[in-house]
Amino acid sequence: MLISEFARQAGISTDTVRFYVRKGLLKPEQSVKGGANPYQIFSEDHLDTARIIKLAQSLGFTLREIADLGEEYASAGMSLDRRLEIMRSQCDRFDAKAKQINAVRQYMRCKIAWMENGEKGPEPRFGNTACG
Amino acid sequence: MLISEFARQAGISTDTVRFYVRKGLLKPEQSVKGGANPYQIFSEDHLDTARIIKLAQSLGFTLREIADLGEEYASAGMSLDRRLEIMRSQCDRFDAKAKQINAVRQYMRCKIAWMENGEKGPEPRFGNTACG
DNA sequence: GTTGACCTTGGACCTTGGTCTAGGGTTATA
DNA sequence: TATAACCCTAGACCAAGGTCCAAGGTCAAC
Repeated sequence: MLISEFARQAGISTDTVRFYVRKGLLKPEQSVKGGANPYQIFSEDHLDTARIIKLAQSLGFTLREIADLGEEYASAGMSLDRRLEIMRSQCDRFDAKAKQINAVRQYMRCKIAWMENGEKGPEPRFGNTACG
Repeated sequence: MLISEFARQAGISTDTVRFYVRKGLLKPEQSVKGGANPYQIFSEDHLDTARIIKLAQSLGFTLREIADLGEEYASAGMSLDRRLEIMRSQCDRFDAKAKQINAVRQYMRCKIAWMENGEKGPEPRFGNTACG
């Protein structure tokens, strides 16, 4: 599909799509159409990538990190083992993120319980992970 | 404590602390010292706030969102019920974030399994949450 | 062959989240 | 009472992540 259709389906602007292409986050095919400035062709795979970019971004990864992470997509010539290694280390980063967020959630649940209980005793602090 | 000590303990620069104060994320007390430009006094509570700001930020919340979320800290005059309500809605936002990240983790684990299995069958897509 | 809807590049501009510098006041210690 | 080591404000500057034209090429349909 062409850029505007892709942008529509991905829920981002064509400007942003071009920005991502410049940054190496998306690597569209080149169409034979368009003469000296060939049109860019996007696929379902690219839509998948766009979804992950949006999510990773909303989780606080920078575009630079996402692009590095997206090496996966530039991995056509890599061995399966190498690609697996990359995927596993990416996975680790998301796991670390999950740990962070769960720490915050635990703290908040803990604080809510303290409030529900009439704010008796010391206010839970984020420092103490063990607040139950 | 004064700003430089606070900044040191919080692991951020004094410039950033002042920036956060301007943005309403931190609300230090005013010292009697300092004449026309009174010194700012920070407490353990503020350190706790700083820790949460850093974490929330690393999870992709904007400072604006964190400040709104931090209404809690400006809640001295609010009823317990109102504060509980705010805390619960904050908690919901973190829960939503946790769901997002778990979706990504599931996708990645799924993809790794597919690769470990020799990339047989269709490549898992992020769209399909059910990929086991 | 012209009209409208696309596409391209290039560069200016905006917001967010800081960082840095200048200029000046305050405090503690000697 | 002078000096170092703080504190304050105000404003310029920076990088990231976009956003918004302008100028021009292409395509499909009439």
